[in-house]
Formats: sequence, C-alpha cells, structure tokens
Amino acid sequence: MDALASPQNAPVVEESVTNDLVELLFFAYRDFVGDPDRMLADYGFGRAHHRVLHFVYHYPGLTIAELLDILQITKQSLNRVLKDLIEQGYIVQKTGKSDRRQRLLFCSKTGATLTAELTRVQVRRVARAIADPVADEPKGAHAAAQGFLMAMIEPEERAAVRSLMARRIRDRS
Amino acid sequence: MDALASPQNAPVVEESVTNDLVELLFFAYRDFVGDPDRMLADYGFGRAHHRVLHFVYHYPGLTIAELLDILQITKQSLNRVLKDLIEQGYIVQKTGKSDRRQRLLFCSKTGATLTAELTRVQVRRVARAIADPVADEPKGAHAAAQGFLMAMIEPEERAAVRSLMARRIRDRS
DNA sequence: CGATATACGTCAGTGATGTTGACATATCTC
DNA sequence: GAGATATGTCAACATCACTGACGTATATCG
Repeated sequence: MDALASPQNAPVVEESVTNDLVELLFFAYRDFVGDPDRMLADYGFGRAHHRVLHFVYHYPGLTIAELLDILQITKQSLNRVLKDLIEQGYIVQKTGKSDRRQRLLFCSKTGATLTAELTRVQVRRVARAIADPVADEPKGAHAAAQGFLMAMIEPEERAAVRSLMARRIRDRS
Repeated sequence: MDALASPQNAPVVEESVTNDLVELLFFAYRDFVGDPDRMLADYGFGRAHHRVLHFVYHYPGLTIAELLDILQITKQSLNRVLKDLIEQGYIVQKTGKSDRRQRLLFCSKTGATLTAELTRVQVRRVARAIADPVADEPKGAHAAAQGFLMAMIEPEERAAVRSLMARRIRDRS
C-alpha cells in the first residue's frame, strides 16, 4: 500500500480486488444456477441434466465425445443423465452419417421448449447484470465481462471454448 | 438483427452476447474451482471443505448461523464437513463471549496455511484475468468485472454480500 | 422463576452427481 | 482380418446435498 508499489507502477492487481472477485464469483455462480435448479426440480431433473440440455440445445448434432469434452465428466456420469433425458423424450439420438459409430444428439420439441425456458431465466439475469452493472461505467461492460470470464478459463482451453462457441446456433431464444 | 431493433435504440443487450456470457460463466467457474479441488484431494477434502475454510479464514469469528447463511446449505451438511475440519485441526471453535450458545469459528495455524495456499491459486487466476483480459480495453476492467458479478447476484442478497465482504480481513493473502 | 425461543449438535435415511475399473458391441481404418 | 475408436453398461463407491426428528445448552421474557 505504499513505497515501491505505487499506483503509477500498478504492478499486477491489488489483492483486495482479486479477493473480492473470488468471492463474488462464488456468490454469482450460486445464484446463477439457483433459478434453473428450482425449475428443473419440477421435472425430476438436476443440474447435470440442465448442462446436457443446454449444450445439446445450443449445439445440435453434438456427439457424445464432444459433450464429454465440454462437461469434463466421465461417460458413465454422462450416460446416467443422458439416458433419463432420452427415455423421457427430451433428447433424441441420430446415427452419424459419415461415421455410423457416432450418436448425434438433438433436442426434441419438448426438450427445446424446456431448455429455451431455462435459458430465458439465465439470459435475463445476465442481461440485467450487463445492462445495470452495480458499480461501473456502462460503456464496454459487455466486452469487459466477456474478456474477464474468458480470461478466467484455462489458457489452453480457450481456443476450444472459442471454437465451440463459434458453432453455436444463434437464432434461438 | 434489423428494422425496429436498431443499434441506436439498443433496447437491452444483444442476445448472442448474453448467451456467450451464460456459457462463459459455466466454463470460468469450472476452471476456477478446478485448481483448489485438485489440491484439496491430497488432504481428503472436497469443495465443501474449501468453502468452509475460505470463509472462516477470511472472516474469523464467524458463527455457525452466519456460515449457514453464506453457504445456503443445511446445518447437517455443514456439520459433516465442519466436523472433519475440526477433528483434523484445521478449524477451532471458541464459545461466544456475549452469547455463550454461539460457537465462533477460527482457522488454526495449519488451517490458515492451507487456506492461504488455496486462495493463492485462485487469486492468481483472477489477477491474471484482470490484468490480461482476453479481449478488452484494460481500463476499468476491475470495476467492470466486479460490477458484473455483483449484478449477477440476487438483488435482495447484494446488501448482505456487501456487508459481509466489508467485514473481511484484508491483510491476508 | 419458569416458559419459550434460539444456537447448535446429531442420528437416520435418501438422492443427485461424480469417480474407477472392467467389459461388450458396433464401426472405421489400415 | 487386426487394431483403434465411439459408444453403452455393470458394479462399487465417495461427496455433498436434502428431509425429518430429537437433544442440549443458553438466552430472553413475562
């Protein structure tokens, strides 16, 4: 707070700021998943089902391997929730055309409706956070938040996340 | 993308932006908790233990009730992990002075050392995210990220989060 | 003082989500 | 045809959350 580390140098970042952000990320995530969690409970689904629905909805035609890569869980864990979703008609599988070993995943009409509803509440919260930041100049808030969150991701993973997100269907909810 | 919703009006926020942020928050949180998770595994502890350690470390003297309020879990869930941490000497309890029913929580020397180490890796990631945002003007990145995350929190909860964080011991890693 | 409320601890059972390890099947590639 | 790859599945287990019930110590209030 003095001497060598003057505001002019500003070597890295002040510690109290990063400490705040660590906790804010905890609280933000807690509330961010809270809304969908409550909605899913009515269907007997949990957060794991939500994650699968989310990515299948936004990236139709995803393979099992790609989904495993995104979620970073084992195929046994994925299979349990995926089975639920397929059996109850929220997700459908189609055999890959070029590679018949692959199972391409798609949301059914029902699945798409449910997922759109879940996405709506999350987008609402994020949109509000962007539009009405609690203590900030409004200009560049999108880019700042996006840049911050992207920078939070494992560097070697960023390219994968970016190329994944470039594939996302954008004309949806 | 045309007609009524022109860039000039820019009614709320573009949907593709908020959609990106929804996913980025998932990825960011995934990697954010990944580092400590791996470290805790060596001690036989999990994420729940980390959360307790974190808040007790940064807010020494916290009561059980306050911790339950922060973590938003049941006392049975808290008790399981808290018992582990107390039995293994990472956290100590002291009877409240003004109210002898309360058990005030503190980190032991060992607990403080471990928690400081966990905090270090998380702060490192956040500091890097702030200092080297992936695609942003560097100015105001702290405030933007902080404002964004605060805005992500349930509005009625924000005052509680703010007053909690105002209590945090700041002369620590 | 005695009733009631509060802070905390604990027992018992359950469910969701993750793990490891092993093995089976279909399909592709060479 | 041999071996790699994509997927499915069985079994056992750990973590972390939940509900419901009950017990004890202490505080507060009439």
